[in-house]
Amino acid sequence: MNALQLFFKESHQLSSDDLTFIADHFEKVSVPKGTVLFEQGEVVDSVYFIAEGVLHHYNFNQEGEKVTLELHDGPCFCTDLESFSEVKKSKDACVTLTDSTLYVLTKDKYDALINTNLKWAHIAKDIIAKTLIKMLDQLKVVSTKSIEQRYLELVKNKPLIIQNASVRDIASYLGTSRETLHRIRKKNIFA
Amino acid sequence: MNALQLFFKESHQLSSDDLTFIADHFEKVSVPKGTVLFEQGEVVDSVYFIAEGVLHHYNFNQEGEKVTLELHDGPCFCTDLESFSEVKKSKDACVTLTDSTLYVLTKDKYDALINTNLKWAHIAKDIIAKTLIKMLDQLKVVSTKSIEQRYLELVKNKPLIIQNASVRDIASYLGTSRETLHRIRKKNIFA
DNA sequence: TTGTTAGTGTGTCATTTGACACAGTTGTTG
DNA sequence: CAACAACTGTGTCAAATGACACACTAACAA
Repeated sequence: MNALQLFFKESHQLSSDDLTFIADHFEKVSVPKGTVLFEQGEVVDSVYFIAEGVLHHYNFNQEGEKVTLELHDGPCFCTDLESFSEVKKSKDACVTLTDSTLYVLTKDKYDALINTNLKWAHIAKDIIAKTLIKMLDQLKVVSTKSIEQRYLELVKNKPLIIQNASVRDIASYLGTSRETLHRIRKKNIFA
Repeated sequence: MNALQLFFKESHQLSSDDLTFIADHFEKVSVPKGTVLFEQGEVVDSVYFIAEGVLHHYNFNQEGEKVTLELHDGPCFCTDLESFSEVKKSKDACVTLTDSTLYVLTKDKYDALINTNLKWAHIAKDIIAKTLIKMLDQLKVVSTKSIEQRYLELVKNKPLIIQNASVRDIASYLGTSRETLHRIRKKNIFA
């Protein structure tokens, strides 16, 4: 069983036929560090399941500075939902920071899947709902915890992100400057 | 046609039979200022459509301070998705700050609705997806704009929130102290 | 009326932060 | 190798912020 099937099996009760059915819809690809999944101005026509790898999801603010929106660490799903589901040009870009293993689901196949029957429509809904719950929790974390607390949790829970993303990008992800993050790192160097 | 039906009609193509079908599932209630929709420790068993009214969605951090998660201004949906969809105790509370008109959908009726056919399952999915897109955008705004910019946009776009929420709660919503928000208000008093 | 509570306006002050500047390091390219 | 670009470490300094303190107001209960 591959990482994609394992993910589905753990979150939903699915038969082995169901798991085969899923595997038939996704295409497995291995890509090197630096691969662009999507870019600003493109319509994102796929959902990516990251089996393994660290990805940088970012855009540019009014001043033209790169702003990190998300640092993904598989296994998890990744796309620009607004671009994908409403067929709009994306405002963001997403690039691999490590060699990665991905499972790609195109919009055609996604539509076919969720129109097959109620079960798949509900699974899609549940995955989106779980993502929303995670984002709401993230918003809670951002508004209640300090930059330092969040950095230390990242070190603990997502070491691959710390190892593969630059200080600048991590600082941007945490909503601070690279100098301030440097001060935090220096202070916690023995921890 | 009521506010609920108008909301559904604008976001999805629905027949008048569909709109009647929806109205049969929701119950309209008018509640005074100070009404508790749900509280910490309760399982939230309904989705609320806010036709009119301002609501305060908050919880308490480790230090026991009230933290504002959201200030709702109808028309929009409101619930604790994690508590509602996974039947867990809520960590948050939600209270009306004005007299409000709500349409209530209980979990039983919600389940009946989304199991009726693919159409309703897709509509539920689309509403959740739109909420997710809105929250992702909110996270972008939080990480790219200053407190002052966000306050001024709130004044412009959501005057009812400014009029009905306390300075303390708005400051908490923006992620700052009431003193800092006061400085911003003083500076922009003529704008 | 008085007392009480919650919220707001405002000043002071220590701390934190961001902006800037610059040196050192690493990696890449010709 | 040399040149260059990108990133990181680090110091200085001005500005923004939070913490604290206290007066003032409004709402409400006794």
